[in-house]
Amino acid sequence: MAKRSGVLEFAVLGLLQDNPMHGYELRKRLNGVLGTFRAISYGSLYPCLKDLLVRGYIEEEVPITASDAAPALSGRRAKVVYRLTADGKERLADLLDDSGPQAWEDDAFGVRLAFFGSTDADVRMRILQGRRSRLEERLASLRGSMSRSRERVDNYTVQLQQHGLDSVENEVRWLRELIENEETNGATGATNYPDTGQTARR
Amino acid sequence: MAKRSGVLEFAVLGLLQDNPMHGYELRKRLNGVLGTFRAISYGSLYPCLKDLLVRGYIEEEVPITASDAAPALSGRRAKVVYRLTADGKERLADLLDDSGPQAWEDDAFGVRLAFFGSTDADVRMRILQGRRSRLEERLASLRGSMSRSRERVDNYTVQLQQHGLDSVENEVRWLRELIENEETNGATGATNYPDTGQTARR
DNA sequence: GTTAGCATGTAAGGAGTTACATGATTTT
DNA sequence: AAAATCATGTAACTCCTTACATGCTAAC
Repeated sequence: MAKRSGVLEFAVLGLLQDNPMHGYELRKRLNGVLGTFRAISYGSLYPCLKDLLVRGYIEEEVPITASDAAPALSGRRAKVVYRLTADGKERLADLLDDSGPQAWEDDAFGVRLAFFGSTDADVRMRILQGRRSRLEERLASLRGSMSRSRERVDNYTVQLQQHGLDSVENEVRWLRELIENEETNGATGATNYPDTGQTARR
Repeated sequence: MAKRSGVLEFAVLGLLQDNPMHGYELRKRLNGVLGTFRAISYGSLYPCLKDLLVRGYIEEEVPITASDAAPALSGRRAKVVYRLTADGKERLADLLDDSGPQAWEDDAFGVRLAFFGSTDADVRMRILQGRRSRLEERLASLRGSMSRSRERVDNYTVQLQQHGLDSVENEVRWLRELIENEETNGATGATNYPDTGQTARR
């Protein structure tokens, strides 16, 4: 029973922290968090939940919640609500604190950002800056290979490369704004959550 | 011995059409073709080559090419140059003619574009248009989910969604230019290869 | 009363990666 | 003669998807 992946685990723990859910709903929310077009299938989600269960990070909440009488006596199944355990909260906290290089890779970065609301301000900054320099490198290598291959490639390839370059430049601009924003009203955390005054700081 | 994937097979055939190569060099070129940051590993490349070999699409060219004397007599190995067979050329032609839905999915589209130079004008147009409407749908669903979730989400999530939206809008603009370009000087095919009149517009 | 959507799961397989194992050739 | 880089390959494993199997519950 293997490592069950960083990103999915992270996203599941993060979503379950906000509110307990069953798998079906979790899956829908996951799409929002993992970039809207990376729909996770039940074939990955349920095994992941099982794994988190045996590792003790989540627990099943058997819902005998006031209403919902007549539990069918024998062999009840289905509608399992999952909830973080204390260990799970700790685990998530550890993950949220991690600002290492994996945090700014393509795969992970989006998910990390989605949970910035519960991430410390200094960790946020390190991740944003790491991401920016990652993209800066990419830009350099992209420009390099473009000027190196000039005159040797198909016009369509040039277009493709140019569009790739533009996209990365775009993300860098976006990041710069985010970073600037953090610097300006950084310590307050007042940017998160419209109504309540949720200060990050865990 | 399974299907060995669309995209990689396509890219390999496409590159080998231009000029025969051995695996090592193929791999380097692949990175250029598959988006510069999706480096393929030998662990996928060599099995793919083996598969194409048994399917008869490529053949090994044992290089006893004039120079390179003293073949070490027994058990020579290494430096295998691969080359398309007649079947392989046919296969590639079929793949290049395919303008079906898979051609405008995220994964395949980039590679398709990289080989537009050897793709028929009408197929090119269908793919570009298919891609555009694919993105147009995405845009609609993205806008929908954004207005639906207003006020319920983290400010960082809003930023993320906004950036996602911007990126897709950007790609749509880029596509529109490409399509316009095809319409203008479409039939000629003279658009490929730089030194001739680059109509890029950007 | 039947369709649609909610809900949970498993088995098989696809598409790749990492780490290893090996050796030839070129550069310093 | 050591280091770099060219070159080929395999085994094990990761992470995910598809397709299937199952059944509940609400709406029409």
